[in-house]
Amino acid sequence: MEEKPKSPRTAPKVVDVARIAGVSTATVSRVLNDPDKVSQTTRDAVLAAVKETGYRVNRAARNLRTNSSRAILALVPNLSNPFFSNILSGLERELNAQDYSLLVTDSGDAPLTSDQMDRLISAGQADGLIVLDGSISQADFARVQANNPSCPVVFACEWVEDVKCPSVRADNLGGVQKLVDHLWENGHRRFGHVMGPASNVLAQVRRDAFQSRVQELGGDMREEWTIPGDFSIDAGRAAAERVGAMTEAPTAWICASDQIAFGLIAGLTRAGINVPNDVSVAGFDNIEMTEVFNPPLTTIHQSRNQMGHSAARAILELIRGQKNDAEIYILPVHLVDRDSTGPAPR
Amino acid sequence: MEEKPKSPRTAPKVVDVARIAGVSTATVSRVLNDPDKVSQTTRDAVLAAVKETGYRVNRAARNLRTNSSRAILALVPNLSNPFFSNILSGLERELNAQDYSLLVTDSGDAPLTSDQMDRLISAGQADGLIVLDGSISQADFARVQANNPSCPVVFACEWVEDVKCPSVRADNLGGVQKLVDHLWENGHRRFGHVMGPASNVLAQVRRDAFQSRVQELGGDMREEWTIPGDFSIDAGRAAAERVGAMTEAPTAWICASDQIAFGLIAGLTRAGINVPNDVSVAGFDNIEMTEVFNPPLTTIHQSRNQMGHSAARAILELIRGQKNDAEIYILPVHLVDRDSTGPAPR
DNA sequence: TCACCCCTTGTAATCGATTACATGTTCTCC
DNA sequence: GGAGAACATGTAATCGATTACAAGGGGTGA
Repeated sequence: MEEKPKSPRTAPKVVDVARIAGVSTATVSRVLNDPDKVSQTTRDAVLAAVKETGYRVNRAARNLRTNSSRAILALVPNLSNPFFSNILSGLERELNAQDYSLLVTDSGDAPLTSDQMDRLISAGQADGLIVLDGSISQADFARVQANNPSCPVVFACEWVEDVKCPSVRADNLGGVQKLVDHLWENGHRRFGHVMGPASNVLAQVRRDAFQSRVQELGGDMREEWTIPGDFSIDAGRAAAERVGAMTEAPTAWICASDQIAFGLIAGLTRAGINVPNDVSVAGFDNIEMTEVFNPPLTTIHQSRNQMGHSAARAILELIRGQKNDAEIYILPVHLVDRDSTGPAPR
Repeated sequence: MEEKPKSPRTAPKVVDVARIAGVSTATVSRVLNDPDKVSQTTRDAVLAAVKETGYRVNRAARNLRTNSSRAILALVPNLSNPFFSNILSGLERELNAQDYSLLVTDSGDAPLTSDQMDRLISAGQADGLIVLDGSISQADFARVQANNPSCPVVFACEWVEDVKCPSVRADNLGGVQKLVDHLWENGHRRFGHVMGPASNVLAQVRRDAFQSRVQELGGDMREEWTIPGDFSIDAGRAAAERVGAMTEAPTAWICASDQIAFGLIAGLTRAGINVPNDVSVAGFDNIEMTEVFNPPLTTIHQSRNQMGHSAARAILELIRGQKNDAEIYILPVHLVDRDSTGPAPR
C-alpha cells in the first residue's frame, strides 16, 4: 500500500470519519452499530470513509458510554491443567466469534476470597463471569453476587452448590455408572476409588456416584478402599503406595481423573503389580494422553470443547437477557474401553 | 416484566466518595493514583469514604482518560496444548501481581492474518501483545507493527525471525546438543529426528541444532531419517509407521516434542520394537506426563512458568519505557535422563 | 514586612464514543 | 390537500474518571 502522509497523526476518530463522509458523528455511529437505521447511500459513504481513514472504534470510549466491555472473565482453578485449557479453547472460539474477548484468571493455590473476586469483576472489567472453579465457598460466592448483582455468572465443568446460576457440566453420575457397570460385567466384585480433593464438587459427585452404584449392584466396597487425593498424578502415585500395603485389595480401581489413574498405574507397575492382569484401573476425562499411555487407559470421555462452547453461549444468552433461569446443561459422556481394564483375576 | 426496585443505588462514583470525604473529585483521584500528593489527614478521610461507599474505579472511564487498558493480550497458537497453558499460567500470575489483566486469543488452525491481528489489538483493547505463535509470517507481522506503532510486543517461547522485539525463549540449541551428546555417550551413532511443523521456528531451530551437532560428532544421519511432523502425538505415530518400513533405521530418535515422542514410542511398541532396548527415543519440553509414561521419557526440561514470568516482566518494562532494546532472553534448560533412552544395541 | 516558593486542594476541561431528542423530509391515505 | 406516520439525519448531553491549571495558605530569607 502507498504510504499516507507520515504525520504523527493520532488515531482517527468518529469526527474524522464524519467529516470525510460529510455526515454527523451520530450517523457514523449508527452505520457501525445499527446499519438499518441509515439509508443505503449514506451508509456506503460512511463505510468508504471508514476504510479510507482506517478508523477503528476506541473500545474504552464505547465501553464507558455503553457501560459494557464485551469481555468475559474466566476463573480457572489451575491454568496449567490441560483439562481446563481445553475448555478455555472452546470458550474462546465461541466468544471471539461473537466479538467478545476472553479474560483469564488463575485462581491459584488457594480458593479465591470474595474480596479478590470483587476486585476481578470490578466495574467495567467484564460483562460476565465463567467460573471453572468449584472450590469457592458458597458463602463467599453469595457475597460476591450480592456485591455485583448485575454480573451474570455461568459455571462450567465445576460448580458451587446452592447457587442459582446456569451450569454446564458433564454427566458425571452417568459416567461413573458406566465405569462401574463395565467393570462389573468383566467380573469385578471388589471396587476401589481414588478421589479428587474432598472439597471439590466434582470429586464429591464422582465418589457418591461410585459408592451408590457399587452398592446397587451389591459389590464389595470398604472405607479404606476410597482413597483421598487431588486429581493429580502424585495423588495416584501416593494411592499406589497405600494399595501396596493392603492385605486385601480391590480388583478394580476407578479414579476421579485420568491423571490419578496414570500415577496409580505407574506406582502399581513399579511395585510389580500388572495392569490389567492383576488389577484393572479406569480414569475419567479422556485427556489426550490416555491413548498413548501404556497400557492405554479405559476412561470416560467428555467433550471439553463443547463444554466451553456451551458455557459461552449460556453466558451470552444471559447477558442479552434471552434467558433468565438457572438451567443446568448436562453434557453426555461415553465410555472409552481400552487396555487398562480387563476381566477380574480369580 | 416485573421491574423490582432492585438497587436504587447505582455504583458509587468518585463524586460520591468526594462528597462523603468532603473533598473534590481531583483529590479522591489523587489519593487513589498518587497518594504522596495528598496530605495524610485528607488521605485517611478519602480512604475511609472509599471503604464506606465500597467504591471501585470504573475501568472504562479510567482507560478512556488515560488511554491505556492495563491489559495484555496473549496470542496463543493452540490453547488446548498444555505446553502453552503452562506459560500462560506464569504470565497471568506476574501480570495480576502488577494489576494487569490477561486477555487470551487462540490463533486457531490458520496463522493469523494481519487483518485479524489488527482487529485484536484495536485501540484500547490491550496495552501490549505477547506472541506465543511463531507461525505468523514476517510480512504480516511487519504490517501489523506499522499499523500499531505504539503497541509493544514481546515474543515468548516461539518468535518470528527478523522482527525487532524482545524475545523470551528456551535454549533450544543447547537442549538438542545435550540430547545428542547424551545419546552419543551411550554409544549411539545413527540418529533420527522427528520434526515439528516445517513452518515453525522452533521446529527449524531444533532440527538445525540436531543436524549440526550430529555432523560435528561425525554421527550417521540421513535425509529420510528426518521425518516431518507437527509436534503432535499423531505425528509421532505416523513417524513410527515410516520407521517400521525402513530397511536400515537409526538406533536413536530425537523428537521435537514430548508428544511426538509419546506417539513414536506407542507406535514402535505396537510394532514390537522395544524402547529403549531396540531403540532409544528422547523428547523435548518435559511436560508433566513424561514422568509416568511407560517408559518414562528422557527429555529436555524447560521452565514454562519462568518463561511466562519473564515475558510478563519484559512487556511491562517495555510499556513503562524502562527498556527499549529488543533483548533476547534465553532461558537455561537441562537434560532429564529417564528410561526411554539407553545404550545402543549392537 | 515583602517576595517567592512549596504544598495542598479545587475548578473545569478532557478523553471518544453513543443516543435521547429535535428537526426536516417524504409518503400514505382519507 | 392535509394530518400524521415513517424515515433520515443532526445537535448536544452524557458516560466517569484524570489532570492541567489556578488559587489559597504557610513558611523562609532578605
